Amino acid sequence: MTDSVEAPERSGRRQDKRERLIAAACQVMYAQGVEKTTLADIAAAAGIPLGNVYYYFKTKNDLLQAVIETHLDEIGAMLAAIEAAHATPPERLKALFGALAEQSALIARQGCPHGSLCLELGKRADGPSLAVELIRVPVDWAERQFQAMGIPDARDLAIEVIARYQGTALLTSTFRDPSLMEGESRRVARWIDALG
Amino acid sequence: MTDSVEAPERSGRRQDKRERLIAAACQVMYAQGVEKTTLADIAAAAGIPLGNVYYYFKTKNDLLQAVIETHLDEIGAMLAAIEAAHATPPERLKALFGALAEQSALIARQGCPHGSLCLELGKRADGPSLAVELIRVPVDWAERQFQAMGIPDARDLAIEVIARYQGTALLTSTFRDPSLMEGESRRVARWIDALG
DNA sequence: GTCTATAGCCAGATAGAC
DNA sequence: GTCTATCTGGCTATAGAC
Repeated sequence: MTDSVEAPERSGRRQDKRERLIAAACQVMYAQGVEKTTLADIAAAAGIPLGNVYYYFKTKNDLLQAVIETHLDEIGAMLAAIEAAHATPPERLKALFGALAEQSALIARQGCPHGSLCLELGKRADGPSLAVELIRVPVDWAERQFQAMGIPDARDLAIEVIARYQGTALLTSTFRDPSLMEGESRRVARWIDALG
Repeated sequence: MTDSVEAPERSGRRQDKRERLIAAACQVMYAQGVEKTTLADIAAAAGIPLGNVYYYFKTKNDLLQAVIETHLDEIGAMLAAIEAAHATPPERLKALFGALAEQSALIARQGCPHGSLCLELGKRADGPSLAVELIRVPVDWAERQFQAMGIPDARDLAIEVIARYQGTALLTSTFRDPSLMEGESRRVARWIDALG
């Protein structure tokens, strides 16, 4: 929108197809798992012929990298929105868990998208991947909040709060029961209140 | 050993090959993930020719079911051993987490085998699978321990203790850091002591 | 830039000799 | 019961017309 005035439609369209491919890849890989998802699945979901995928991404792995980066961008945006909407660290921490718990219906069906990716990519020979950041970024953010509260073992608490989210997400999807996520959100809120 | 005296070697060998196949499938599927593991991988790990696999299991999915049942048997054996070794519910709960934390090195490399299976199989179209039991059995067991302690919301605490294990396992494998698992074990032990 | 057709490979599963 | 050879299909990736 703030780009060059020249050919906004053509460049816009080109970006559009690329974005559609990434969005479709996010959805389908999340729903089916990375290994089980074929490029034909993604192309079909994006409404793009299979062969054309390779104009935008040289390999399936390149597309996967773009998917991870998109997730990272979304996490960054969510944390920024929470900081803008809530002034104090305890409120921010509760807001983080609340925002995640709001997706309880989705989590019950498909699990946490970031946890799924980390577990699946952790089993690859590729070695450590960008996916680690999907967990590290929220942990670091939570650590800064606990530090701001003057809590000494802020890192441990940050690990614990994200682990409780990831573990509850796994049980929520295993049992297909969204209420687990919501119950844990209230429980974590009380825990944080008790710390302050 | 307590079977018929007739042909103990032949029947023993037959069972042996089947057991070797299942054991190899457990290891390889845990290390690589179910989808990425081929029957050729498993056959090679068991030292058995590919075509012979189909004498023991009609399909890859049949072999997967046997793998899940093996994990369930191991869980049952572990819980029984804990009950035999520890008399009181708090000790038993701490022993459960301790036993899981003892595998921190393995978890750091490959995650929790049961959580991995549930997350991967939860994404299948097959519908709810036996894998759910891998989580339900320990949750039910923990619930009975909390009930025996006279705690009113025993189910919630059981969910929480297993979720904390699963979440910590996911972070432990993501960060490749066994100390996370060990730290959480101590933390959970203090939490349980505070409940009694 | 876009799309069709297909190469090349590897998976699950089977046939049938031994 | 055991194993080799192979069928069939689906996947990633490419070639090349438009």
